[in-house]
Amino acid sequence: MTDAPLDPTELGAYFALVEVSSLLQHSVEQQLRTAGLTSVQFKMLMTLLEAPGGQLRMTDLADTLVLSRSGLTYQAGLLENAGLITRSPSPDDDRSTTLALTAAGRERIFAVLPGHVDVVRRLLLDPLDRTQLDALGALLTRVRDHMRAAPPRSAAPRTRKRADQ
Amino acid sequence: MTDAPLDPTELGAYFALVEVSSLLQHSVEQQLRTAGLTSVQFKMLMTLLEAPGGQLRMTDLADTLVLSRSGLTYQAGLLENAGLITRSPSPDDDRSTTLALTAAGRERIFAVLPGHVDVVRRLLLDPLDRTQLDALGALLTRVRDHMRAAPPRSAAPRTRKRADQ
DNA sequence: TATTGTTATACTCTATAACTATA
DNA sequence: TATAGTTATAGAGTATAACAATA
Repeated sequence: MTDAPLDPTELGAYFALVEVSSLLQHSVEQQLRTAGLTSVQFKMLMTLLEAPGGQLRMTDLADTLVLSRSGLTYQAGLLENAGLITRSPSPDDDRSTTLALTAAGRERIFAVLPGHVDVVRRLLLDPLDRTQLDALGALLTRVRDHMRAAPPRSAAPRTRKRADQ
Repeated sequence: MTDAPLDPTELGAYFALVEVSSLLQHSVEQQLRTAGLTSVQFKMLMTLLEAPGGQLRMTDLADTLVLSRSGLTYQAGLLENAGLITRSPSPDDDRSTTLALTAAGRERIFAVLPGHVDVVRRLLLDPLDRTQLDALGALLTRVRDHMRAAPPRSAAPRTRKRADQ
């Protein structure tokens, strides 16, 4: 509702965020390619690794990764063909598909992780001391929680029922 | 060189950064589309707007946006066809192409900016008070400067002269 | 010989809409 | 009727390599 333009402090924080994340993303992408993974695929594997039981439903993963369902289906197909994950019907809800890491998937992650961590450390972590790192983490976590408070992507209606677009 | 895995603090900051930037990117992209711009195109226009004289060389813009030269050529072509920028040979170096904002380009930016600012404010700025915003900006600027200290993308050799790799 | 930019090409990825099946 | 996922489709975007021109 506020219509005022951003002041220099706001602009600075915003632009720095955009620049930092795109530089980091680019370097990370380059490193992951040596292991035959894109960053989206890496995120999928990592998210599964962290999930309880190493399993996750399609929709939940799509929301976490900010990806469309069909986009996730495509990527899941690639990872399944590569033998890194499995897709199986969920036990409790027959509409759902549950993704699970395979042993090969786990191995792949652990194979990439050192190089990945190296890039993240070199670009993002090295220039900050412990206190600054704590602060950055706290601030970004606060922002993320705020962003996540909005309804996720999958909650959007898929069939239009209103005339007002 | 450090081979240790990331500790929870490091992981937290890293993951929060990735998540925040992809959520923000997604919302921004959606808003910009209402004005017929992608985020890359918006960044190009904004960078030109901020540049001294509203002009910039291709290579400099490619480095700033972390984009390949050919990718930038493609996007510059789109913006030129849309009448938002002009491309002309640089006065001092005949190899270079200088991009410049047109009046229509400036108008387009100012037309999108309020909605854009609104998204940024709502997602990124609102959950932070002044002190926190200052801190976030300072931290990210520090990281960015560190990242930018490395040689830019365009400095990479384009013809391989060594047998190694 | 190095640098700037363009082009040709091929490919990856993503989203929209339609469709099926289950709750 | 709403939700979960897949598929078909089509388009947009990116990079690599080869090329032309200038420094």
